[in-house]
Amino acid sequence: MAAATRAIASQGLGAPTAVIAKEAGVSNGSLFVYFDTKAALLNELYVALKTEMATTSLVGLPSGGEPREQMLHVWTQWMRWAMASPEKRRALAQLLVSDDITAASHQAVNTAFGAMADLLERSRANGPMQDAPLSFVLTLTNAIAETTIDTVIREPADAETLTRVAFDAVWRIIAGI
Amino acid sequence: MAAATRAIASQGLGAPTAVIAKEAGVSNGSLFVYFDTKAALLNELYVALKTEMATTSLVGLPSGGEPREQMLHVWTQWMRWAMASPEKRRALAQLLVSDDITAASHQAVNTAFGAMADLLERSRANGPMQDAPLSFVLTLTNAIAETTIDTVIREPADAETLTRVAFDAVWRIIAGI
Amino acid sequence: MAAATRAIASQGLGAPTAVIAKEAGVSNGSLFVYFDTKAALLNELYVALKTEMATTSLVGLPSGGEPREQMLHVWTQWMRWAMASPEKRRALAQLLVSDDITAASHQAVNTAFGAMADLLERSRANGPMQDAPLSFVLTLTNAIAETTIDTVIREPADAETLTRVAFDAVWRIIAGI
Amino acid sequence: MAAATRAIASQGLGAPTAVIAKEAGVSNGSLFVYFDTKAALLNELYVALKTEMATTSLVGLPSGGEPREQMLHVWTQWMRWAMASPEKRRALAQLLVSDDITAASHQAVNTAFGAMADLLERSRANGPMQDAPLSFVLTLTNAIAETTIDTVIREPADAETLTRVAFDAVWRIIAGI
DNA sequence: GATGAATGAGCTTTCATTCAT
DNA sequence: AATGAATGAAAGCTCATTCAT
Repeated sequence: MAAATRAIASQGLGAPTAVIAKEAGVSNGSLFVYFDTKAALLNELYVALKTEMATTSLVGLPSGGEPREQMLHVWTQWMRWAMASPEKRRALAQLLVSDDITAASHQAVNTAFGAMADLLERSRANGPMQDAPLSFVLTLTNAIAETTIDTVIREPADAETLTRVAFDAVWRIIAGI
Repeated sequence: MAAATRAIASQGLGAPTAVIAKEAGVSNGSLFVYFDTKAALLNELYVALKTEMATTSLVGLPSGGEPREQMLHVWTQWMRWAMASPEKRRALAQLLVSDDITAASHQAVNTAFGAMADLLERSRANGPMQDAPLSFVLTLTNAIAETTIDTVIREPADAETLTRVAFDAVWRIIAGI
Repeated sequence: MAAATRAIASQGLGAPTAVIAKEAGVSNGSLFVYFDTKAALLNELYVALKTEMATTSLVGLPSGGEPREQMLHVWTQWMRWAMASPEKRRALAQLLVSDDITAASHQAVNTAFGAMADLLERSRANGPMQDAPLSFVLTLTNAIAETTIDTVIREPADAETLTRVAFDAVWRIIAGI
Repeated sequence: MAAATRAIASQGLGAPTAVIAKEAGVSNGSLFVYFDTKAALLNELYVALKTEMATTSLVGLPSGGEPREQMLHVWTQWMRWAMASPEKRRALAQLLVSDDITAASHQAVNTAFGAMADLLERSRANGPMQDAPLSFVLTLTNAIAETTIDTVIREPADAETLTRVAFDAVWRIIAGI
């Protein structure tokens, strides 16, 4: 998994399985003992990274707090995770656009984002997005996060400010204030 | 160009040049009479599609109007173009993440988006994003547009509503109201 | 012919016919109006260059002189031609090893070398090579000339000396003195 | 290596890698497991053949003998090797003029020819070629050998005689007698 | 289970040659 | 006669996957 992350981060989705295997310190053939196909590996990696991202972002969520406070907490940890794991982030960016990622994998990820969806649901109550499909709101939030992360990675100097500005934007979208 | 759009939309960036050529009704070799490499073809297609998108969105811009009114005009046409050209839109989504797209191509596209950047600059004046890098605001707007388009393509029934909701969100982000 | 010489000298036998045509300032297709195939062009060029070389070397041959004197005359002009026409020489070196050169072309060249063969015949009379096939003696002389030319082109400083040393060697081979 | 020799001898340097692989009884792709590129294969073959030729020619060299005796020994074995391995000889003739052969390969070959160069150096002492560059003498000897081999292969009947006549010629060139 | 050599389908690119204009 | 766009066969090389050991 870690080897695949590194290989894909540096070489893209076209990274040969041979490279991934060598990076992992195992033989060429061993890779296929654990993954039936390259696509299977990619799917597993996708789910693992996305899940890790969601889990990390949701850890320590103040259970009784206000939605905004909770959302800020999640957002901050989300950004922190991305900043701390540029390779995972880069690999994820590639995986996001791969044709090999199956609907099942997307579904699995959605599950991991369940808690975040709940939070979004609570956050948008009475807001301007209350009637939109929740999946749309989730995707939108995600897109803004990705964009912010990309920008922040490119110019880490303004990380703090930009992260805050972006959060305000998200909140304005969802809650309308 | 059209053939490449179709081929890439249906088979992804990995679409063989032979398929593109056949789709265009010319021979394998003829393709390389007009494009030195496959990468050159992809770049040209990228610039063409992006430019078409920008141009179409900006056409008939009410020159003297309010920023919000102008922005809405652009947004509407942007969505309409995307809805009307699902294949171009799908091809573009693939090209956006291709490693083959050169900095020069991105630059060429930026030029085509100049008018839109201007509009954004005026729109955000005195708003909450007035101090963020303009490129960030542009990228953000773009990301929201892409997300909206993706959703709308998947569920065309709610197109009208969703398009409007999304625009309001964008405006809230930029202008803060 | 001149264009082909330049193209082959710089790009080798693999020089595309398109390059030769452009070098000649004519269109792609025009080349095939005058030469049925690329091989035909190569053959014609081979014969032309070899013939020019032989003719130039034999020009002004002192008719009544001693064989050695005549041979030296030929040798000197041969070297001079090669030094003065490095591109022709380089093209010729390539053509010499081409599979495309037909037996007919080799025959045609042999004819052009008739006078030189005569001279060699007279030169070797009573010498140690009097019983060897004349064609062998001719080929041998040629090989030594080519080697000398190649060396001289690589280090033009010692041209005079080397040319003389090589001639003495040739004469020693043929006449035995 | 043997397969490449056969393929190149019969089809020239343009012999497809697919043909070489099939000749070797392995698959297309396997060839590239052992040779990074076709050029790498050619280089390796060139060095192998040249080295074999040098080694074979130098084997059993009478250590204490006269230069002429030693030279004759080498010459005889050289010719014998060439006669016995017409395919290797033919492949070598092609490789000699290939642009793909690197300077490193030529260097490697030169090393293998070191003993022969030594022998030539001793042979030409006090002779008419004592002041010429040794490399020129070596190249010249080589050229005469190649020419002789070519002729002998074409007319094997006179092999013995021609080989002897050619050796005398070489010796006359080098030692002057 | 682990290995890594072997595989061969598949891809991009080149170029001699043709032929309608 | 001259043109040059069109052609398509052919070539080198890559890589996911298999399988005997």
